[in-house]
Parts: sequence; C-alpha cells; structure tokens
Amino acid sequence: MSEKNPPGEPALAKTYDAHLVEPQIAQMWDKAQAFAAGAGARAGEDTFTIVIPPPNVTGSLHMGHALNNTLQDILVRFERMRGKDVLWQPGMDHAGIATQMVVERQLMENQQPDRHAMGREKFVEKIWQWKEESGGIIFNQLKRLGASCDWSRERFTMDEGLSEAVVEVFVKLYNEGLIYKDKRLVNWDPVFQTAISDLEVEQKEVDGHMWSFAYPLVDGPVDGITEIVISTTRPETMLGDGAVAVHPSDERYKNLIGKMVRLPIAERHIPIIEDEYPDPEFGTGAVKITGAHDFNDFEVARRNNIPLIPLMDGEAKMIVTPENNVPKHYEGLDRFVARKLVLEEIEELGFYRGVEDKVIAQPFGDRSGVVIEPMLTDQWYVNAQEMAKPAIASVREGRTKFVPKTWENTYFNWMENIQPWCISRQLWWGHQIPAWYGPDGRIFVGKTENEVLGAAEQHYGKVTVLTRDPDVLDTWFSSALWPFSTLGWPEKTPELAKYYPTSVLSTAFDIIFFWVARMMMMSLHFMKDEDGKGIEPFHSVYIHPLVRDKSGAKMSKSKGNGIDPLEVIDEYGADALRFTLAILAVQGRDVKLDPARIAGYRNFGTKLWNATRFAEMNGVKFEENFKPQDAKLTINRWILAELSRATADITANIEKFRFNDAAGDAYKFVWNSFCDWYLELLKPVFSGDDEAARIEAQACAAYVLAEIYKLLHPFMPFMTEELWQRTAQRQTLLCHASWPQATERDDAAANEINWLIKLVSDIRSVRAEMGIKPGLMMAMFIIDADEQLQKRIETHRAAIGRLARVESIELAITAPKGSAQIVIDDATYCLPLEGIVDFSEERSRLENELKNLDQEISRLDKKLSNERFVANAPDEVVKNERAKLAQYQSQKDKISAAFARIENISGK
RNA sequence: GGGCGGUUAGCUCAGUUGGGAGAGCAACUCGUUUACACCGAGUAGGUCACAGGUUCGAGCCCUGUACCGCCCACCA
Repeated sequence: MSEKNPPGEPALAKTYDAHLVEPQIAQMWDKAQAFAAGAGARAGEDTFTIVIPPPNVTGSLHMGHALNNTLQDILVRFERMRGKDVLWQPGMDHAGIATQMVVERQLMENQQPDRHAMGREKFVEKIWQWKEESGGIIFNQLKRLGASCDWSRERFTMDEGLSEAVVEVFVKLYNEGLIYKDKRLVNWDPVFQTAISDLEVEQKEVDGHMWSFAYPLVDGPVDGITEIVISTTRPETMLGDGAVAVHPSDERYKNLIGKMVRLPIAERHIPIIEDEYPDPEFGTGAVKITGAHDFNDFEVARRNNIPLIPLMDGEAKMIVTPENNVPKHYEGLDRFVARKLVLEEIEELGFYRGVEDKVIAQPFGDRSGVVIEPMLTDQWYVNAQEMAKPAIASVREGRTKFVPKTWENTYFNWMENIQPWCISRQLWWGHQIPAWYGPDGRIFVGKTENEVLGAAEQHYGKVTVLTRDPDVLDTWFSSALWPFSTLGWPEKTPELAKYYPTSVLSTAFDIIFFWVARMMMMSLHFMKDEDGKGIEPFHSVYIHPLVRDKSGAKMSKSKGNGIDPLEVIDEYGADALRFTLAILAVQGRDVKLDPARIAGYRNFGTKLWNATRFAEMNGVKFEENFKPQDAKLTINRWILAELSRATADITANIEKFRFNDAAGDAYKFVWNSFCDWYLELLKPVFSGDDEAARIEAQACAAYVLAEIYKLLHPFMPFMTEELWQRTAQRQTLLCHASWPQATERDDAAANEINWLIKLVSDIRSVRAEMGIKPGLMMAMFIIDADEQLQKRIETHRAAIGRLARVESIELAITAPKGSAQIVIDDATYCLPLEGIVDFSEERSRLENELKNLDQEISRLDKKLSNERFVANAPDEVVKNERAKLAQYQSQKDKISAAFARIENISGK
C-alpha cells in the first residue's frame, strides 16, 4: 500500500511582495546585462528594433508613458524570447523651450541674474549642469516599470554623435535646396520670443467681438459713398493696414476700386484694391489688409504689392516707425492695451460703426498659453512639401503600415496639405544653426566654422570675419533623425547596419505629425538602399490609445485627475500596473483607467503566486525529462491542449498588437482553466494511491506552470522571473527563455474534461438552487450510461466526489424516488432529494429548463422549416442547425421524463 | 466647414470573414473541502442609440437621424 502524499510546507510566502521582489529582479537583470542589444538571441533569427519615443529631459513618468512603454516592452520581451536579436534603443530629447523654461524659472526663484544678464555661453552651461543634476529622472522611472531597454546605449539629442547627425542633415538639405531662409509671417510666441511651428499652435474658440470702423474716402464721395466700413476682431492691427480689399464681383464697391481711404489715427492713405479673398456675403464685404500681422492678409498683400507694415516688437508691444506712422503715445503699449486705446480713439474721432459678440478662433502657444502673434521675421524652413512625397508613397504602398489603419487617413490628410516647416527658434538651448553671415549678409552654411571661413575667404578673396546665426533648431528636427542617429549615423556603424530599419514605432496619435511624419521624411531622404531608394524607418506604426480617467476625462495636472504611475507601482507593483494597462489597451479606443481595475489585476498575480505555492506544497517539481506529448492522464492531456490553444492565441494577438486580447487570453487560461479546474482536479490525484499518476501530474503541472511564466512574462516580468527562478535550478533567465510553441491538441481529452466540468457545474447549480447544504455529501444515480460514460465515471469518480460533494455514484434503470435530475448528452444524472428538500423547487427548476428548451426548439424549427434558409444557407450551417435541434429534442424528452417522474412522486 | 471614432448588462468594455448576445467589476445568495478572502461556489441583469434597407439570417454590411468625443481648417 502506497503512502499518501502529505502536503509539504510551502517555501513561498503567502502573498507576493512586489515591493521587495521587483528591485531584486531588476538588479539581477542589470547584472546579467540581460537587455543588451542581442542578449539571449538565437542564431539565425531576425533582428527586432524599437526606438523609444524620446521623453523630454525635463519629463517625468505619466500614465501615457507607462502605457506606451509597457506595450513596447511587451513586444520587446516577446520577440527576445522568440530568439530574435533585439534592440530597444533608449534616449531622451533636449526639449528646447521646456528645458530653457525650467532653468529660467529656477534662476528667478534663486534670485540669480536672468539669462540675458548671464549671457548665452554661461546660460547654456547652466542648463547642462541642470541636466546632469536633475535631468532624465524618467529613466529610473522607466526601469521601475520594467522597461527592458538596452540602457548602456542611452542617447541624448544634444550629445556629440547626434549633434553631428543634425549638422550633417542640415548642411546636406541646405545644399540640396530643401532648407532655405525666408522672410515671411511666422507664429510668434511673445513670451518665449521665438518663432514656433504650426503644430505648436493650438486654435481655441474664445468669446470675442467684431468691431466695425469707417475709413473715409480721401477724394470725396463716389456715387454718394463717403466711407468704407471694415470689420475686425483685432482693432489694434488697423494701425498697420496697407489696403482695404473688396471682391471684384462686389457691385457695391465697383467704383471705389483704386480710390484711397484715410486710415484714422495712423493718418495714412491706403488704397482700395480688388482681390478674390474677401467674401461679399460676410460683414460689409470689405476687408482691411494688415499684411504684417495676419496670415491671410499677408498673402493678399504679397500678390497685390501692398506694403507690410510691422506694428510690434518681439514682446508684442507696439512700436512707432516712419512707415506705420503710429502716434508716439502708442509706443511700448501691450497689444491688448493698444486695442482699447484704438477703440476709444476711433470712437472719439467718429469712425466707430458698432460691435457684435462673436466666437472667434484664436491661436495660442502650446507651451506659453498666450495668444500667438503673426510676425514678419527671417526664419529657416524645410521644404516639407517636397520631402513628404516619398513619405506619402511609403504608406500608400504599404511599406509602412499604421495600426490601427484608420490613422493612415490622418497621416495622408496632413502630409498632403503640409506647409513649410519653420525650424529656427530664437532660443539658446538646442543645436545652433550651422550658418554664418558675411559683412554683406551673404550666407555660408557648413559643418564647422573653419569650413565656412575657408569658403568665405575664397568668396571675398580675403580672410573675413563671419557672424554665426544665433538661432537654434526646433527640437523635433533632431528627433526626426532618431531612428538612425541613435544607431551612430552618419558613421557607418555595425549597429546601423544591423538594427536599421527598426521594426515597430509605438506612439500616441498626437505625435503623428510632430514626429512620425518627420521621421518618415528624414529617414527616406538619408537612408538609402543600394539602388538609391529610401528605406523606411519602421514597418509598423502602432498608435496606442490615450489614457483617460475612469469617467473619460483627459488626465491633466491642472484638473488633478491624474493617476501617478509611480504611486500605483508603490501600492500594487509594476506588474499589476502593466497587466492592467495591457488588458485595457484596445485598438482604436481610449483607455479609461479605474484604479479598482489595478487592484483586480494585482489579485491575478497573487492567484498565480498561490497556484505555484499550492503546486510546491504538493511536490510539483520541474522535470527536465517530462515530455508533454507522452502524458497519459486525460486531465494532463486536457490542460496541455488548453495550454496550446492559449499559446497560439496569445502569440497571434501580440503579433497583431491586440494587447487586450493577449492579456485576456492569458488571464482566462491561468485563472479559469489552470486554477479553477486543473489544480482542483489534481487534488484527488495528489492525495490518491496511484503513484504513477501522481508523478506524471507533478511533472505536468510544473511544466504548465513554467509555460505560464513564459507566456505571462511580457506582461508581468518581475513576478514571473521570480517564480521561474524559485521553482527550479534554471540555467537561464526567464527573459531569455524560449517562447512556448503551440502543439497538436488532443480533442478526445478536451471532450472528456469538458463533460466533467459540465457535470460538476450542473450538480453545483442544482445544489445551490435547491438550497442543499454545501457540506452535505449526496448519492448519485445515472440512467442510460453507456460504456464510454461508465469508463469516464470510473476515471473521475474521485474528482466528482470532491468537487461536487457526491459520495457515491451508481448506475440505475429509473430515477430513485424524489430525485433532482440533470440531463447531459444522453444520460440522466439523479440526485435523490427525498427528505432533504421540498420538491416544488425541483419542479420549478425543471419547468424553467423545459421553457428554455422549448424556446430554442421553436426557434430552430422555424428556421429549418424556412425553405429559403435550407436552400440558401451553406450546407454546413444547415447541418449544424439540424444537429442542434436533434440534441435539444432529445434533451427535452429526458427532462420531460424527469418532470413526469417528479409529478408522480409528489403525487400532484 | 471637412474628417475620424463612439453609442452592447448598474459601471468599464470585448464581440477580428454576417449563422444560438460575452467578460471584468459592482450587486445578491451561500461558503473555509490540500493554495489563494487579493479566495471559492452559485444567481440575477441586455428592444446591441433610433429609423429604414440588403440578406434565408444583421450587434456586425448599406443609407439616414439623434446624442457624445476627438482631429484638421484663415471667414475678416
């Protein structure tokens, strides 16, 4: 007689302590350099590269970062386990305006001299100092999240190599005529006193007014008309008017074209011109033209040769010049103060013609939050229209794909209407533009000062002093080079050869224009194959959802509804946060994050932990020699089949970026299949007399657990690595273990266990509905049990007994008096209830079942008696429906019989 | 003004080629049998926004309507 197998003392603690484990695991990975480029790769496999969207050097981790980097890490860990040569390239960008802002504020707070007093060189030095001390804290935060970047390869957009790339690109594009300098209107931020690009301007609707002013005709009435009335939402700009425009078709003004009007206050004479721009239906149909402070007016002025008359300085304060002839008392006034004054004076002068309230769209600087002023300045531009062409073609022709695909529309829409990209910024922090000016203003562009000095000498015929352009480049200019500059370009490094092009880019939709589009343009221009064709920087662009709070509002500091990922990690662990974000990351829909969900998925981790603990208590040990295909026990064959199915599903879903489905598949397999049924069904095996069965079960459980650790590793890297290390003498880290393979499934075993699950569930339902005490052991009798069923009963007698609280199972010809009866397939299972419960309960239960069956049967009946269905539907569908109907019919017969018996017994 | 997305259980959402409406959470009823109360067993809950159409058959495809959200756009 073999000895029972008593549960052993567990070595694992009762609950998992993320706080304790995560730093230890992180350290272990770090020590092993587990995430270095190519670490764990198997020979003959492809490379897999992701460049991290570089966070701002000033940044700290918010939920959007947590989501994006979790998803990237899932991909990276998944591919690494698949044996690929993986590089996840980390780095950050210098964030021109943001960083300069931070340091300037710091100077102010410490009552130190401001940057102007300090001078450029010292100020930039100060920023570098700030960067060393407080920049890049986000990297430690990403490490806490478990991001498996190759941290040894960290880059910074301002470091030496990347700066070299920037200069190289600028000079080349300049020489090709794709970068040029131009004087035109730009979006000017009066707070930061720099130009910004269109993308950094946010149009917002605000309550405003539209005022009307009259400009009198200089040479007296025409057709009885003495003045022309214009409307404006920005009265102060009238001081800079260069003309009044009307539509050529506008009969009202036909005879006024070419006449002069007097501009009040500025007391200048300006012409009435015709142009297609004014809409005769809108307002008075006459538009004032302020070419130097309005984008539309600028175009009108340009094509009609109307002078552009600037009114403001860099702080958007009024200036007085001979050209604008603005009265002296306006000098230095803020534009909004000047607005009031113009209104007052116009009214005093008698030219005021009314006002109406109006919602107007106004441009705001995305960083400064103040109203942007269109200003006439010299700036550097990229000919984006030209560079967009190959970038559009790549997506059109499917060489780069967006996921979800719908974002391609957004991409095309923007790319096809792209405007020149203003790349110069009047800041000090950034890549200074490699352009120098001669005494006559001639431009010399080159990689180094020596290079341009040589060129200047040649041009002027003597050594000439040049002045360098003080401006720096838009931060996005250097970010646009990220996929190749981080790999060493312009040097021909082995990394560049190996890891470019990258595989996937993961980012938020609002970055498509800022970054994705520009990486496409730059990469296609500079990275060429042997035939000179541009190579796309990545094959897939995954656009991740936005994280919102649980009621759908955007998380923001000002609203105070943000959830700090670091606080979440402190409370629940990084694994819980990651799993939650992954299972919520549905394509094409925002993530609404409810903290309750995080607790729920933390529980999932605990569940797995305890499953391992339970296994350990029952002598489950990893057996190198266990061969899943040789498993004999039905229950083992079943769980292996389920494992295979889960493996296939999870793999396919990660490949498709369906993170929520992948996480959901893993969740269901672990909790519902493995814990709820497999471990429960193994309990009698562990405590039973069949030693061979026990040994196989122990090995199989260990095997499945190990596969679970692998499958969950991309989602919950810390806990799974910990369990992996603790459950066997492992030669490898889990993060380098081979990703599971789906195998052939045993359908017979699946059928058998599904029957068992159904039987146990049904018995439990009946017991609960009848109000039978949970502890009460019952007898069961089976009618119409065929040979196969009898065999199954023998196999699973112990399991049924334990899980359904059934102490004896016997065959019978008829149902014993007063039984509850369950019909599964062709057999009827009877639980004698006499003396235990009232039969009215059982009667109504059976009635209910009959009602449901009748409904299904009549539905199918109707369907199948519809000739058109039988004629038109595929044969297979019709066959299935017929089979279902037959099954329901037979089930109905059995239940009717059971019902009749009950009626007999209760003597009703 | 143009474009995109959404509307499915009390809440948050799945539902990938049209073929018997699903999950998690919450609720309710029970409960400690070899792990886990961060647990187990069970129960209830839906006119798939609305109106048409295509089809043997529609949550899914088409048309329209309503409401919500987002993006882009220069009406002074």
